[in-house]
Amino acid sequence: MRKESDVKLTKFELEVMAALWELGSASVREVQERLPERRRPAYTTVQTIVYRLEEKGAVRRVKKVGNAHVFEPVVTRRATVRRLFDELLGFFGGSPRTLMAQLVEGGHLTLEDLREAEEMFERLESGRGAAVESDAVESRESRSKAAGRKAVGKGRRR
Amino acid sequence: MRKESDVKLTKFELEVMAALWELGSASVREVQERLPERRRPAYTTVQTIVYRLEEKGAVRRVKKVGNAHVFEPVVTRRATVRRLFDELLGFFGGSPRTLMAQLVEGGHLTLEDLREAEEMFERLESGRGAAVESDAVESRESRSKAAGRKAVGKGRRR
DNA sequence: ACCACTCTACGACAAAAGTAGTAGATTCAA
DNA sequence: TTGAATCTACTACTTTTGTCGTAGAGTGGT
Repeated sequence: MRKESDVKLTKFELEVMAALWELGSASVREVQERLPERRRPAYTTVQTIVYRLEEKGAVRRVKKVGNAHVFEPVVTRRATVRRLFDELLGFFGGSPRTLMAQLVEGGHLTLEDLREAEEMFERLESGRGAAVESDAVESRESRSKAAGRKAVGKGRRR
Repeated sequence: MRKESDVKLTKFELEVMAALWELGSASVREVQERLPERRRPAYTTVQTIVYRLEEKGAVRRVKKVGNAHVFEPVVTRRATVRRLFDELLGFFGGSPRTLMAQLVEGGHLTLEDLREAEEMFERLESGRGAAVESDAVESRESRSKAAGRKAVGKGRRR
């Protein structure tokens, strides 16, 4: 079977996933509405993307609310960032340091960010898995109830 | 005119740029040969990509060696990493910290990497522009001589 | 001057990604 | 039980990317 990390996502698919990660689980409509108003594609466009994500195994249907399917992410945000980051590293001889250097120089990271990261690091070193948001926790939590709280598609829009 | 940071590059275009950044400037042939042997596309495929990069304003022809054009990157690696990183950040509410957290947890970054980055940071803070490889320096340097040193396309290959 | 090569300049086409319309099934409030 | 609103399941089309072949010009050794 296909490993989770094998899933390749395009820009737009990533945006849809982002919405799903935030929502925990949602209907196509909810996803569409969570997309930035600026360039908000048609309902069916979002639907198509969600379907494609389903084929790729990145999301799955969990239930129905009304006549609408509710989807939930299968691949975690974490795993996705990982692969994106790895790709980024590809252009730097695979060295995280070189990349870090560029980021620091570019002003993307502040000293604060670094110290923060360091602290987190130490926390990890000692109390293995304390305040750490693991993949498991992430999905289990979001999956709980969070779906069904808001209407799936009532009230005339636009 | 189009700002350098507006240039959107695809995966493959990025690979070609990577080769060009390493080489400083090069002919299509040189770029092709710098590409990983595994999946090394045909000469004309690389040529097409280089042409497209030229249209996008990411590279430009600087001279000819024999009957071959020599190209050099216009957009810097730095600027490119910047935009890629920004995109990555997009999926994290724009917070570098959250991303850092994920990276640390994911084991992508070691404590060493962080300290290293911190040091570099301090170096930057003080001696403004000392050992700092700025965009300007980067391109000027690579542009120097580096082209012409190696044959552009002699000797039967394959 | 000739020729074996290499490059360029295009043109093509398939696959992937983005975008959306439509017909018909569902739902649910009145 | 009905009908407006909403969804789903397709189908389809446009762009963008990835890939390459070919015709003909340019180059350099002999």
